[in-house]
Amino acid sequence: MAGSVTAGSGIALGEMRARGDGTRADTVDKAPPRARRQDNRRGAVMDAAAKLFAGQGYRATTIRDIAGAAGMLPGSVYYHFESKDALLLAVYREGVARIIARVDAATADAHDPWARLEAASAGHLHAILEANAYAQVIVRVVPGDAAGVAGALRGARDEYEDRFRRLFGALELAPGVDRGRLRLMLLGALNWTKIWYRAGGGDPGAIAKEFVAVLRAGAEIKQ
Amino acid sequence: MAGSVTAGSGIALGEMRARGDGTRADTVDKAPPRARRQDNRRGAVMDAAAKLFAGQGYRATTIRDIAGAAGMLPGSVYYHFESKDALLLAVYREGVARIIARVDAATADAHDPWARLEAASAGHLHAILEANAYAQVIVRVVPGDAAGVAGALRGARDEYEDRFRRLFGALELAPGVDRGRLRLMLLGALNWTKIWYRAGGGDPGAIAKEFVAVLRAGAEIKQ
DNA sequence: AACAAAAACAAACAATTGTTTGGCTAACGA
DNA sequence: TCGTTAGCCAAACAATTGTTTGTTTTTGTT
Repeated sequence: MAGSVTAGSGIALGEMRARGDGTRADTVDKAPPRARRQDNRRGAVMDAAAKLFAGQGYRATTIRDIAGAAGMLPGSVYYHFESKDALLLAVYREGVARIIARVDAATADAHDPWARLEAASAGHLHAILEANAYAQVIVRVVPGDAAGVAGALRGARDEYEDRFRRLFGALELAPGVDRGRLRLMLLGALNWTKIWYRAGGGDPGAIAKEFVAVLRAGAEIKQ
Repeated sequence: MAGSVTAGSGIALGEMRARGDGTRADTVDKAPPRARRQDNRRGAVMDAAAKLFAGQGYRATTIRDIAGAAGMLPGSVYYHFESKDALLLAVYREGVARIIARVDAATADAHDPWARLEAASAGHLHAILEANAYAQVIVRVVPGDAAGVAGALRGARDEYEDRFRRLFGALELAPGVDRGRLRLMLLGALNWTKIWYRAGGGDPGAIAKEFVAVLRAGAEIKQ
């Protein structure tokens, strides 16, 4: 499930330079856009990059590291991606897509707002701690690390955080409790786990449950 | 107060190579250790490094950046520090020393455990958000960024976190609440503010107060 | 079988990196 | 006033960085 990216997933910034895209409407009767080859290793490059970015950070990871892990030469990476920044953006967006999918799936069969938040938090933690190198990139790489695509990275992250904005919007909170602050408090606590969490040291789901429980007991409206 | 480091403060790893330190006990009657000159700019190097490390991260900051900001040439930095890693360690330790001083001062005149925690949190946030570039390095730089001194960095950070360990030890919590988890939850929420906080967007002290209030309402023992 | 596109190789490029070396200069103790 | 040396400059070093270029191999289509 956490396997390689499917060959055509997502529209990356540095899309296929060989494609040229000179397909004009008036040049009829030309060869139809050739189907992609099956052994396209774009996914392998992204997988390797995701693992390395998540593990050592963006700047500490070199194109040679990535190429080596993907089993190709440094220059070959540039057939698939326009630049290192563009590769990061593609990985980052894939990470956002994956964690969104996971959180959406987790919240699907819960209706109580607090239960939904708990499920989402558990899914979030599981993704960034264990399951998914792509998701880990989101919390490891700070947008400022890649000046060229910083804005795009922030945009992608915001798209994800909107999920939590909506979840918090459904909560019934005691008067005087700031919804936005509460959200940032939880997300901060969750994301910081990557600093101290060590594999095998307690279930991510249990940690998320504990955090949400404290939040709920502290901010829910009493009746 | 947030000014430059005093010339002799702290024992850095890359201490004065020119010093030689060949002062053996049996070589009596030798010249006494010469006093430092007044125009030593070691502090200026650390100040510049702290600002840059805090702003762009460790790996994105070059020795040339630091030297330029300190008004000297790249090679001159190596008169004061053995390596870039050693410079980071010195800055990091200074950051720990400063934030410890601030938190200790903040908690000095409070006796109620929850009030002490609130004061400490406010001091912590103020340090990492506004006051002190050195303190910001602690939350910006992850120990793994500098492989050579990673252990030392973790040690320094642990020394600081002990302060909070002690503060949480004094709290009276509802049964079933994990003290350690609660600490990590608060520190995570506090440290993550550096991601979303923008200067002028609310008082750090108020944010800390809110976080602790939620924590207290959620985890304090009911009586 | 023949052709063209896709995907990779092989080898370099220029720029930047952390670091070293030797020499100059001004401050300080004598 | 004189010698020492702390503090910095000037200039380079070797290694690594992201990236480019031309060529070769592989693959799918006709």
